[in-house]
Amino acid sequence: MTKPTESELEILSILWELKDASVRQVHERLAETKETGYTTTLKMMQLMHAKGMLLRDEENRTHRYRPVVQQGETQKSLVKNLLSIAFGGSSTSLAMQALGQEKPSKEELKEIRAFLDQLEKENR
Amino acid sequence: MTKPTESELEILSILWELKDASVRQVHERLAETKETGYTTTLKMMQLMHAKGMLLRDEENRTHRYRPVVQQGETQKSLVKNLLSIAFGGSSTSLAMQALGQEKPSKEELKEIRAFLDQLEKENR
DNA sequence: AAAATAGTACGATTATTTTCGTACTTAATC
DNA sequence: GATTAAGTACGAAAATAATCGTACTATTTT
Repeated sequence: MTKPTESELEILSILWELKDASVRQVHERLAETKETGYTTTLKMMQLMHAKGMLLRDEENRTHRYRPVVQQGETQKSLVKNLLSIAFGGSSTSLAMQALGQEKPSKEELKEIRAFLDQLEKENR
Repeated sequence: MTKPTESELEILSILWELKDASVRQVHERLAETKETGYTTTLKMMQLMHAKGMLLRDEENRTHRYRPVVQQGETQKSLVKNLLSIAFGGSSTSLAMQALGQEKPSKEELKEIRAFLDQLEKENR
């Protein structure tokens, strides 16, 4: 799948959360943080549909859209891209950069440590 | 500083590595992975210079360029952006996504664990 | 049933990014 | 010293992304 643009990602994020939504719903969420017209959101979503990024249920007059690719897959390819393009492939420095930015809670720390243990185990 | 585009990042990456380079040098590196003309690279770098992203030493006929922003700063803002736009702000999941992608070595694991300890310490 | 409201479709415009040809200049080579 | 090679400058085209107005249609409200 082709890499989503910044604006497309904003829409995808909302859809991942809502699972499935109308243009109106997406637009209202978008408009909370961004100055934008309804038809712009509409066109955007139509385009994404035409590109095969969104599925569309046309059953009712108010169409409902949902993402074709799941969040995890997209995250994976975005990270892969960022890794190679800005971190010289070093996942360690990317991870630390991220963690330093938004400090994990105690529970999350635990989760990450468990994840590391897992990696280490696999590694032999 | 304004967010670099994808192509600008490719050039920045090369310059971060080489510290300082001519258009020719950058172009040759670029051409290894990408089909692109010399004047395209040239124009790109001229534009980046005009935008204030690159410094230029015009002492000699063959100009030498170097980045204004250091890699760390750019990484920071890219991660910040990615975090909010695709990971709902969860640095933990971004970190795990990255580490799962490119498995860290034993030394790196150690480094990350130390980093986590440090975070935890600060956190009380 | 008329008017207002809430939708979709889509062409056209604007903005941004990327690419490249051409002109010109300086240095190296024959 | 003439030709070739290696540079820079830059306008303009092509490609891509984002925005929005207008036309049209279906549904609700009055």
